[in-house]
Amino acid sequence: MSLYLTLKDQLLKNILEGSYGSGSVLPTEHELCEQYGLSRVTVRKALDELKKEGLVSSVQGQGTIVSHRRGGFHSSLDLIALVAPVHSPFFASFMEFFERAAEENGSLVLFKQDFKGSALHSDELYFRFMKKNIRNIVLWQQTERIDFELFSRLRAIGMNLVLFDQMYETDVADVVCLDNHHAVVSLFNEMRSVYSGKIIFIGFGGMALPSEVLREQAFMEVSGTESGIYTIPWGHDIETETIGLLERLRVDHILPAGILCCNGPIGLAAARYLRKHGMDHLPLAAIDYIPEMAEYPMMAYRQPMKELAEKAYQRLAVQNNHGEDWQARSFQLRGEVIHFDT
Amino acid sequence: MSLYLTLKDQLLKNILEGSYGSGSVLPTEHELCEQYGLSRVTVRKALDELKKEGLVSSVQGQGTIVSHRRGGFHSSLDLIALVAPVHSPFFASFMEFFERAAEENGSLVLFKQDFKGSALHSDELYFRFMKKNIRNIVLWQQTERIDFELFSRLRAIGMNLVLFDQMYETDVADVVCLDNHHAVVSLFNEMRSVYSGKIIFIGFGGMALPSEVLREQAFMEVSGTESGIYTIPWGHDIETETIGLLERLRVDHILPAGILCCNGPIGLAAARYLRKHGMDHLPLAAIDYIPEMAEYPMMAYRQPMKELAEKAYQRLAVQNNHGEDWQARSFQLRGEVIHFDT
DNA sequence: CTAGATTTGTCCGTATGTATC
DNA sequence: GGATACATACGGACAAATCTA
Repeated sequence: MSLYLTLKDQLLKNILEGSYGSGSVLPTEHELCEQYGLSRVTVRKALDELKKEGLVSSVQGQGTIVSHRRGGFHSSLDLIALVAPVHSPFFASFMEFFERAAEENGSLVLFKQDFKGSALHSDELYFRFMKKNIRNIVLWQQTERIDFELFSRLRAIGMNLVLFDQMYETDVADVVCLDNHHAVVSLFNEMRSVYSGKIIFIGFGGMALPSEVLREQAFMEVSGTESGIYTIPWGHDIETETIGLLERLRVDHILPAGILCCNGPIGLAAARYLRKHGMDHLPLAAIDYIPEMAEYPMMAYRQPMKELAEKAYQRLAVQNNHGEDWQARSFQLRGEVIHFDT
Repeated sequence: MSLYLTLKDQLLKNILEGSYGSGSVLPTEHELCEQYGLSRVTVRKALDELKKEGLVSSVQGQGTIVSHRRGGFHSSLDLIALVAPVHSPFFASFMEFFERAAEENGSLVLFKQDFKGSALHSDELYFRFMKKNIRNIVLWQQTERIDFELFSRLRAIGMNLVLFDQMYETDVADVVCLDNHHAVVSLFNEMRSVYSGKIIFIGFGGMALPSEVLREQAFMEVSGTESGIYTIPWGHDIETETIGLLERLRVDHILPAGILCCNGPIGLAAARYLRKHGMDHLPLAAIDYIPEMAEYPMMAYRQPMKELAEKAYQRLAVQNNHGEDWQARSFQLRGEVIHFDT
């Protein structure tokens, strides 16, 4: 590879890592010459490339600074990268709707597998996206920690971002997610209307999932107590952990109780457990709809996957088309309660 | 978009569709001017771009022709597109190993969802890949029909291709797949060594899957008869269809028999059926390993997913590095028989 | 072999819109 | 606001290579 391309890559890397500090002023051309042992022509050629791609801009007598866009980047929606844990059971549905929306508008969707949020903590992935001029990203991340500093830098140099299933609002990206509060409250009230006993919540421990936090909060709010929240560890086998938890609850006489599960697999595991132990009559509800649930007397909160996917695509289009006028927004979409009465 | 870029896209589209006939000679610059109502400068600029990217070449006094490489294309392995049915149960394992191999060598892997092979029949997808300069493709396709003409054109203009799980040999792509013959013969012989009765094969009807054809052939060969092959329709619910088939076989007194299943889900469905009807003692085997199989007395043929994935990546690297010297090869890798004795 | 037609390669000048100085 | 540079686009002219009659 030519010297100026190597330097260009290096500068891009530095920009993404935030090495150029708060003012975002690059070293002068002269300094770069000395640092990398290159002639001024080569340095200028590298900077020219970055300017062409809109990553930096330079003012005579002042220096070269990293771009600091706040709005959307007017590029093409040809290609969208969807960063997600591909094997999450609900990815299939989201993916299908998202891809359909994208293809109807002539966009190609490529997926980047993200094992448990690891992709989010590395600049490396975004460095590669920028190198390949992939500037439209939808992120479905399953960790609570997000490097907003990095996202801010990405936005500044011209990357369009949409976060899916994310609890924080931010001004660097649109956020599209389920109305978790509505989901929990709806299910709780439906259960309460047919059952006057204790209702407990089963979620994931360690607050690994952003939506989990919101669901727990909503449950505390609607139930008026913190005592009914139980968790299984995140990342382990859900079936095993749920059964283990329910067994302990039964021994401790916390069961019988109504059970509100924070997601589908937990709900299904609970349904099987209840049937096996003759506790079918207890009200059971879960966020997320899984076809197999129809075999059990339970409730599910179906996420509006189609609407979520279409909204995510639409916001990416807005960022592309409205450029500087774009302003980050957050969207909570509501699903619906489904009753399975067998 | 500028006129010359529009023309460039149009020409690329025509090239991929094979519109320029056998000789692959593009219209003259003058003809293109008339056809599209553009000046010669604009036409030449579009052609220049295509030349730069290696898609066409022109000789003074002769004309412009579409490139006709036969070897690999020396590009960068930065980005690899893996076209596959993402939700195939075995994709997860292949994907994981492939991505690991790729990341160890600094390549980024992006997935393109391919619903039942539809992506293969459209030039559109490859057109987009070329537009984005994505020139390394691994294809895991689940249909028997492949447009080798298209692949040949893709190879000619500089796309590197590896086919996974494919039965045909071709000189335009490397092929990496399971040694299907070895799989069927190994399982058959293991069953025969403990069971002297009739052994039947359950596969998919309609020959939808390339590997399916090979597995049926191998079974006919090793069993010495065509009569023991039964099929369920491809694309329907495997569990339901398998149970339906076995029920018919039981009524027709074809069961009891040893059962060799062409894939894992069929094997699991059969295992459940046999247990339910007290036929646990019948020998049962399946190609593909699924953890849940451990709960039943059966055999599985574990595909060498790691080796398959690494080989696929390695061949892509060969196509990149060896350029014109590369020659297409086909690789059949062997797995191993696993016994579950409960 | 030559002459002429064809086709690409390389100039020239002109004009416009945009971004930068 | 004027000057400059650059990318895009058009028209024309001629040179150089190639093919064909």
